[in-house]
Amino acid sequence: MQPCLLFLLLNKHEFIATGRECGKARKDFTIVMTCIIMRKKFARRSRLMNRRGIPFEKLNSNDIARLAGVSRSTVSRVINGYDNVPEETREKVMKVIRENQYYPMISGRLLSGGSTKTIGLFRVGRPGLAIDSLSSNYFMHMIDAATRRGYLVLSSIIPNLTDKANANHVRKIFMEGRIDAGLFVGVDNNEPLIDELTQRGMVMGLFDYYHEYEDTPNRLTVNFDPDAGEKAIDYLYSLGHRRIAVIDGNFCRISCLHRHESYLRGLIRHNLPIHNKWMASGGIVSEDGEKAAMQMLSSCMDDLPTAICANNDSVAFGVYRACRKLGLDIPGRISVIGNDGHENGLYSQPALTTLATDFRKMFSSLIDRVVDTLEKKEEVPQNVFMPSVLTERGSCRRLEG
Amino acid sequence: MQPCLLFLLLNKHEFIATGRECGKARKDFTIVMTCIIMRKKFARRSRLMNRRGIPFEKLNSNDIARLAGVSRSTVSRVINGYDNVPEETREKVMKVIRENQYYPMISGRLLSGGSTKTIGLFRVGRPGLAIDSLSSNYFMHMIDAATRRGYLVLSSIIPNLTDKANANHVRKIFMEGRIDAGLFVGVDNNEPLIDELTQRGMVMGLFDYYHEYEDTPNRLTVNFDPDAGEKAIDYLYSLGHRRIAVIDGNFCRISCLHRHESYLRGLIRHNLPIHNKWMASGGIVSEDGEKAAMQMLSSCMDDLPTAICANNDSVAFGVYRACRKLGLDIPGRISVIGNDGHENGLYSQPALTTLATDFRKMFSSLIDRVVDTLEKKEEVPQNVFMPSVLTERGSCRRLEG
DNA sequence: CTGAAAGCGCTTACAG
DNA sequence: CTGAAAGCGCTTACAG
Repeated sequence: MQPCLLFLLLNKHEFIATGRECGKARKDFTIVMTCIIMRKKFARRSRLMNRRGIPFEKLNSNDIARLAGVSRSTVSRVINGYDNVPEETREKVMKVIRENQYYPMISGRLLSGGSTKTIGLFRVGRPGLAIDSLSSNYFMHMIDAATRRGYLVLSSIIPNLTDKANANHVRKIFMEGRIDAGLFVGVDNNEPLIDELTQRGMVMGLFDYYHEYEDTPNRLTVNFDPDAGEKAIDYLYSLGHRRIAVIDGNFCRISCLHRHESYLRGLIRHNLPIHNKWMASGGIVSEDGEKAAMQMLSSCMDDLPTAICANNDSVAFGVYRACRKLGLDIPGRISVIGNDGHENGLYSQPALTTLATDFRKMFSSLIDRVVDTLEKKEEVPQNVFMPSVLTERGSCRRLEG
Repeated sequence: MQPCLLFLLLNKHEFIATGRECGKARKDFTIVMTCIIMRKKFARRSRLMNRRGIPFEKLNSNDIARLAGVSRSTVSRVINGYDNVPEETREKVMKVIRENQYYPMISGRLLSGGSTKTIGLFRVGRPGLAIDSLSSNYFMHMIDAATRRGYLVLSSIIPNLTDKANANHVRKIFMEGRIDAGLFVGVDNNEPLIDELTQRGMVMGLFDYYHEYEDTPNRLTVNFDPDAGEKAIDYLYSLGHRRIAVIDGNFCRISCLHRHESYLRGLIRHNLPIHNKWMASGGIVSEDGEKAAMQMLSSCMDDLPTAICANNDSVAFGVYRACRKLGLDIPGRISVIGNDGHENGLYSQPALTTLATDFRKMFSSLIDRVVDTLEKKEEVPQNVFMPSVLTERGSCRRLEG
C-alpha cells in the first residue's frame, strides 16, 4: 500500500505534525506515520500546558519587590544590572522575576528617560514601486542588521514625502518618541523634511542620499560606488566594445546621477562616441527600462550599439524584454551590463553581468553607525561609499577582431 | 554641443536636483539645465529654513496648556477629540498645538492606559530562507495593510521559534507592552509559544497556520486554498495529462500538507496512477525544488511524467532549472504548474502557469480582522481560506490525441 | 464646561 | 547596600 494513501483515509484537516519533530524526518512518505504519532504526543503536551493553569496576571515592579522582599528600587537595580547589588539579593530578585516571567513595561521605562531601542525604517516611494521584490529585500537586511545590534525596527512605507500628510506621519513618529533614530530609503535629494528632522537633533540614517548643506554628526549616509559607470565602460571596452549605449535611471536619486556622470567619464576617457540616440533616460524599475530600451533600440535599428549599460539590474531586465521583443539576441547582438548584483540576475537568461554592490554590508554599515551615534561613540564615519565589484556572468560577450 | 557634456565640466558631486522639481521634467538631457537652476533655487530655500531659527524645543502638555491659557486636562480633551469642549476653546488650543508642532509623547499616553497602535510582525524562518525576494514581499503587504488601518508595524525576523532565546525575544516584545497584537508568518503548526501568547490574551494573527486546539476569539488565521492541488490536477487532466508527478513542500507548513492531500485527492478522483517515483518531498525554496526535481527526474528518465505539480512557485523555478540541466524542454517534454502566482513567474521562460493566490488580500484580511478584534468589533470571522485561481501562462501544454 | 488631583510603571538621585 | 520619594508626560474620573 502506498503510504501516502493514508492521508486520504482521514479527514482533510486531520494531519498535523508539530514543527520541531516533523523537521527531522521528512525524507519521504513515512512521515505520515510520524505525523500521526507526533500529533497525538503533542496534543497531550499542549493540553498539559493549558492545565498548568498559570494565572498569567500582569505583575509590576511593585509586585516583584513584594514577592522578593525588597524595594522597587532594588528590583530596578537588578534589572538594569547595577553593580551595587550583592549577589545574593540579585539572585533572590532574579528568581522571582524568572518565575513570574516579569518584563518591565517600556511605557514606564520610557517615561523615566529610557530609550525605545527602536529604529524607524522609512521606505519612501509610490507603493507600486516600493512593493517590488528587489526593493523589499531592503527590509530584511535592515531588520537583520538592527536586530544584531539589539534594536527593534518600526517600518513604514511612505508613498511620497512631498505630500503633507505623508510628511506629517513621519514627523509624528519621531516627535511622539516612538523611535531613537530614523532610516530612510528612496528619498530624493535635499529633502526638506530630512533637513528639519536633522536640525531637531534626530539621528538620521540615509541610504542613497545626497545633501548639499554642511554635515552634522547626527546625519549618516551610505551611498553606491560613484565610479560604477566607469568600471562598466572599462569592462566593455576591454571586451572590444566601442559602441556603447546608456540607459539612465531617475536623477532624483543620487546613485543614478553618479552613474550617469560616471558612464560619461568612462566614455570620454576611452574616446568613445556619445550619441544622443544611444542615451535614454529611464527610471529604476524594469518597466521603465523596457520602455526606454524599446524606444531607443527601435529608433536606431540601422545603427545599433553593441552594448548597453543599464542603470540597475531591474532596468537591465527591462532591456532583456525589449531585446526579446525586437529579436535581438543577448549577448549575441547586444551585450547588457547591469548594476546592483541582485540574485535574480543569476537566474535570468542569460545570467546578467553586473556591477554588484553588497547591499547587506551597506545596510549594516548604516545601522552600525546610527547605533554608534546613538550610543555616543566618537569619530563615527559620516558618509560611506560602498565599492561595486564587476560580476561577470553571461550577458556580455567579447567582440571578435 | 551635447548637453550631457555639461556634467563633465563640473565637479563630480556638483549636480544635484531637488526631488520634487526634478520629477516633472526628466525627459532627456535638458534636465541638466534644470538641475543647475533647481540646485541654486533649493540651496537658497534650504538656507532660509536654517535661518528661520525655530528653537525646536520639546514642549509638553503643560507648556501647551500655559500657552493656550487652559489646563492640561483641556489640552488632553482637545487632542483626544472629546466633545465637551466648546469650539472656541478647541480652536485656541489647536492653534498653539499647530504653531509649536506639538505631538504628545506616547510614553505618557501608554502609561495612562493608551494603546501602542502598533502591530508586531514576526517573520519566522532561518534567515537564508526569510531573506529571499519572494517572501520579503510579505513585509510590504503587511505594512501597507496595517498603515491603512492606522497602525504602525514593528517587524522582526525570528530565525527559529524553537530556540529559547528567539522565543524569549518574541515574548519580551509582547510582554513589554510594545505592541497591541502580533502577526506571524512562517510558523510551524501547533507552536507552543503561539499557544502561550494566545492564552495570555494577546491578539494573534497567523498566516498559513493550523492549530488543533479550540478556537479562541483572539486567535485569527488566514490560510491558502486547501483545494489548490485538485484544481491543478483537474487542469492538467483537462489538457490530457495522465502521468503527473508531485513535488511537495515542507509538511510543517499546513499549506504544504493541504496541497499534498489535495493533489492526491485529485489524482484519485481522476483514477490516475500514484507512483512513489513520481512523488518527491522538497521544501519551499527553489533550491529544494531543484534538488528534488533533479533526483526524481534523473531516476525515472525511462518513464517520465508528462507534468509536474510544484508545491509553490519557488519550487517550480527550481524544477525549471533541473529540467534545463537535464535537457527537458518545458512545456515540450514536461509541463509544470506552480502555486502562489508570484510576479516572477511572468518573466520566467516559459512564463509559469500557476494557481495564484491574492497575497495582498490575505494580508489585508488578516490585518483587518486583527484590528477589528483589537477594536472590539463583534462577530469577527476567525479562520479564513483564500481561494486560489488558475492562471494560465506558458508552462503547461495540451497533449495531442 | 473646566481645573486640581490621582495614577499609570518605571528609574534614579538622595539620604541613610 | 537599600529604601522612600520625586519625577517622567500623559489621561480621566471627580468635583465644582
